[in-house]
Amino acid sequence: MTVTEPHRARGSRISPARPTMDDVAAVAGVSRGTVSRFLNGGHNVSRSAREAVERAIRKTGYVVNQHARSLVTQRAGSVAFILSEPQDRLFEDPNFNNLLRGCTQVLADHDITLLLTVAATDADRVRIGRWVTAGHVDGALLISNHLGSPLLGDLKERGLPVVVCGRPLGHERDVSYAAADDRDGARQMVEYLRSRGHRRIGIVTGPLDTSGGVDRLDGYRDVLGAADPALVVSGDYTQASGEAATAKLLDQAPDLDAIFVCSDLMAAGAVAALHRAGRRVPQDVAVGGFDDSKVATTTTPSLTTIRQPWMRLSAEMVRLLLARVDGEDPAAVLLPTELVVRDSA
Amino acid sequence: MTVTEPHRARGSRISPARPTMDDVAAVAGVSRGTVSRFLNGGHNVSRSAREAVERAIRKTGYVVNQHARSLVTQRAGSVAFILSEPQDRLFEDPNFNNLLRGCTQVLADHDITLLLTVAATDADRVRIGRWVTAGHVDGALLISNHLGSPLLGDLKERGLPVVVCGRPLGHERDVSYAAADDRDGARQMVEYLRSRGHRRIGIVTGPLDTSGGVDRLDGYRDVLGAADPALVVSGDYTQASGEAATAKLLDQAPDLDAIFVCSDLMAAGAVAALHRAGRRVPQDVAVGGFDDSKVATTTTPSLTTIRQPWMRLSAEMVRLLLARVDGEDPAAVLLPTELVVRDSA
DNA sequence: CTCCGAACTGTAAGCGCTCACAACGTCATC
DNA sequence: GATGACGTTGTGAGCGCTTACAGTTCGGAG
Repeated sequence: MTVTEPHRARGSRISPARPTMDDVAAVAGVSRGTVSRFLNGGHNVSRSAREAVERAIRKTGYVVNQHARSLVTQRAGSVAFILSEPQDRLFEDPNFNNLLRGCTQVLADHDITLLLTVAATDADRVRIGRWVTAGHVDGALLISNHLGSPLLGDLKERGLPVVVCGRPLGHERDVSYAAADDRDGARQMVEYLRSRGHRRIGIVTGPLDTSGGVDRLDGYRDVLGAADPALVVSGDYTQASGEAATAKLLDQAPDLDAIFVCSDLMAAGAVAALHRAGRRVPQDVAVGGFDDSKVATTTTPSLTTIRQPWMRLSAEMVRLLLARVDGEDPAAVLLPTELVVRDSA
Repeated sequence: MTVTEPHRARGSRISPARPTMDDVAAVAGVSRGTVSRFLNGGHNVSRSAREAVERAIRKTGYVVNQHARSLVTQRAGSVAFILSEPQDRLFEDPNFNNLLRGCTQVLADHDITLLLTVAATDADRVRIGRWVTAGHVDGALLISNHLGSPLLGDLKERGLPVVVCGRPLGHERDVSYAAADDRDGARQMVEYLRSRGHRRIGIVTGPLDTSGGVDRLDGYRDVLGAADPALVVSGDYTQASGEAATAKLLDQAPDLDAIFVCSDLMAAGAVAALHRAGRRVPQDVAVGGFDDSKVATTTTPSLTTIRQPWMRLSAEMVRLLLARVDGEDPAAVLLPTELVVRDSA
């Protein structure tokens, strides 16, 4: 066990007292108030003052102290993006990526920074709950909320503006949320499978403690009624679980001719499992996915799936959150989903 | 395009003025100072006062205002974990995951929150630079620093404590960093391949603007000298790039009998490319990976690779960062790597 | 009974900023 | 020349907290 220390430079101690607004004001030859006005839009600041302040800021290397500002404005200028998932799922599931990208972008337009925190364990959730309510952020985007997770209740109770992605089971009435119309998407897919002549249609659901899990199953049942229970198996959105669930399905109902798999990642696993079992896709068994993520196009055959409007979902979440921050009442938005036909069904 | 609004509850406007320390003090019948002392360790607080304050806090639902606290302590209680990568890589590469998990955990022991920010674009980098230096965090962990990226220089210049993961090319002397001994790891792998009788050993390097990229190539050259340039191809750590690079390698040097692929993910791509080209692994071409990530065990055949000490790396990064925050000089740590023999070589 | 130190508690001075307010020209208007 | 309006500026009062510092109390030693 060698730990070497290549260097230990002679060193510049940290920041020799960082400049404040008073320093800038002194250098510019104006008052603190003028500097502040300049920083906050520059209204009612004369041209000469403005230029002097600009020079002074450059000269001193001044950066606003956000704590001092937040203390008086009562605004943090950032929101939390809370991923309440075991960490490996975060890194496997491309949907988080889409959402993250979208929200970052939309928030940036408002000059608000997004802070991603991963709440993988219960201890994490407690720490994050405390951190978030200590005023660090103006609000929180809760991604992937599971039934029974105490985080949502905690945050809501403390009065923190929250927007949930997906229907927040048990909190539909008092928490803002944006969701894709999972139920309708599922209906579209199952109806499409039926229209192609399939009659024994299995389903690999998502986790049934999330709205995506239950709503897609409901959509399936809307079309098929309370189908043969042997045709229903649950997964957790990972590829491995899709593979395992499909194997189980084949075992319970060897005569099935189509499977609606509630995420593309699981569908990729399903295709692998079917392949292994010697069933051709789509000739022997058709496969329908959900999400229209990248994997839908890279899988062989490419996946017929349901497109989720990630970008609009992100935009709506941010809009709803900022509305809540401004004191508006909770509201909900449901966005349409769309069937995308490819080769697997 | 239907956007429906399922509900718009009558509602509770935001927090009716959240309680301050004075409120707690009043309820508890003590002074603000006592409440503060209680909150900060509870030294010199009598048992009765402590209990009264505890009750008052529970009753009022008081949560400390972090901005006010930070304003006086000059500490934010959080550090940034800056991923300076296009976002898709973030979600593909399991190494980030390991590092994130490790750092979160170690920081949690110090009751410090980790804030993940993704700096995918140059605009992001500017915004994050500003945000980070505005006092939001006490320091930053810079992951995956590329040569020529201005972020590191920016942060350093502003006096923000920074620790880089991997050798910060061009800043080795004045910035703290923790790195695995990439060069030695590469040497171990190439020597192992030679010891197994391989003589035409190709290499798929990482990006050559990162220390991991150049150091592993240097290690390869330490053993083999300035080898045939046809045996050297670069990738970007993604699976797809490993596949492409290997195809190119096979084209340039069809007689090679081993490939050192500088990440497991790329190695998985290499195995696929070899398979497609009709070469057996390891009988026709041996493959060595790097990282010992999960994919090393799931690939068929499982990958002989170099283990990186992620947990220790995380711990050292955090230690170095906290040291810098405390005003210590920059320092560097180099951690040993280890050969893990499996089936691919 | 006095005195001293230890344990505890209250007080007040900020941390760096924003924002209402008052004060100041300066100009056009009466 | 007095008046008011307006653009510009400085001033000061906090935002909610920490932390010296200065009491205060109380027990035990002298």
